[in-house]
Amino acid sequence: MDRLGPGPIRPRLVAGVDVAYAEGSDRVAAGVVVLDTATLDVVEQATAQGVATFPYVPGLFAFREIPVLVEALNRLESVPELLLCDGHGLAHPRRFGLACHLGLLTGIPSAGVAKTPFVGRYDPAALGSGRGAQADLVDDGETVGRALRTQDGVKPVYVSVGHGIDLDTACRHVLALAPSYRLPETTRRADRLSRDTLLGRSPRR
DNA sequence: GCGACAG
DNA sequence: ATCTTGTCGC
Repeated sequence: MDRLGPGPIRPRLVAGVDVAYAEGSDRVAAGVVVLDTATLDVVEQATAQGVATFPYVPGLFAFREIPVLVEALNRLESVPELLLCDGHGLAHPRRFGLACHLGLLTGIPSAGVAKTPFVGRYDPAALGSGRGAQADLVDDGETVGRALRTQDGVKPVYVSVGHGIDLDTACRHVLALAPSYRLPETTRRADRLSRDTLLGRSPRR
């Protein structure tokens, strides 16, 4: 009997999470934005600020972002059906990147959407140039994620499973959430929210 | 040993 | 991640 399904097929609420860093100080700010997948409208937002307690070390990235991100996530009133993180999930040296941590910690299905590859390679020739083109990311013989082109002629994003969702389903949602730009709206919104919060600006829309 | 290395 | 000038294209 399948105890592990494909994950959320038609999620209504998807959340994007991101963290912004100050240059001179060690201040950090997290932003979580919940979108309605039907309209891509913002349903809810939550933020948290703090101090970076862990340095940026490739491979240990999650330990740097998790504290402030979890704080922001705990302030959420709604319960998103999917969490999209800025970074990798399974596509990690130890097969456990940020998206895996956040999914397990919150119990919410999650996936990672990274702007640059970390581990794993794909055949550029196997990736079409149009929106929707995909090519598996393979590392040490295993498929750890997928390069996904979200816009015609634009660099692909790198999607990998976090928790409670399969790769195909994750890619479908990422593509649907990126109708106009390379990055999904969840990521773009969370990025702006975290930055505005860090800089003390009034959140833009 | 050397280079590479999510954000 | 953040900084940062000009440049290309719709």
